[in-house]
Amino acid sequence: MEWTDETIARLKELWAEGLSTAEIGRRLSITKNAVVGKAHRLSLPPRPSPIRRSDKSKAATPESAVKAAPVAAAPVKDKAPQPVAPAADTQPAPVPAASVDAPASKPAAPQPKAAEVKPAKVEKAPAAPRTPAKPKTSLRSISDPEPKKRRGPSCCWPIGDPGTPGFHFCGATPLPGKPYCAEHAQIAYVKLRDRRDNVA
DNA sequence: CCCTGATTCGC
DNA sequence: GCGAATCAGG
Repeated sequence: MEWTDETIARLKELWAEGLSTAEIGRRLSITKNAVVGKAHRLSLPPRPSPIRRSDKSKAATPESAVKAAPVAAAPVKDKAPQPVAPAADTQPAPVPAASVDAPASKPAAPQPKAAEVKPAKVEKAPAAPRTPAKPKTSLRSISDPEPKKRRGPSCCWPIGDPGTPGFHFCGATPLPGKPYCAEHAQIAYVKLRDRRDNVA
């Protein structure tokens, strides 16, 4: 693995984002071992490790034992409060369709870097990571049992490239019964009559 | 078994 | 310096 400033920066970013080592590895197309190893060498802030290898460097040192004193020796309850974000896994989903409900609020993912096309491990990793994700989508947009404060339907015509900072949806008021505004509906629904000379 | 991160150690 | 192997907990 060639650890360029680029890749190192990316590693740091993802690491700071709280992604698992394996996830980072998948994104960088390297193994989690590489990630962990590098992270260590970079002295990146360790994450709540599920294990703690037998702690050497303890027990001995009579000095500390003396200092510790058998009286009210504060137990080393190292319970470092780790508010690690439960972000866990962010899907590489290119187009967040859910944005239809939330127009122009959060157009882009927190990735201020250039768009990256991650080939991933196609041979073993399909588009979706192992997490079942949340099947709590859809079904609301049709019925919408709670029309309160509804920001109204918005044109979901994509502007820009998904995944890039500037990406967003049109957001204009769509035509009745259409997902797009008048402007983009024209483009979206090509009239058959006009298409004859438009399409080769 | 799957996952996780940490450490070890040959390269 | 690197990362696979290994360890170890959930």
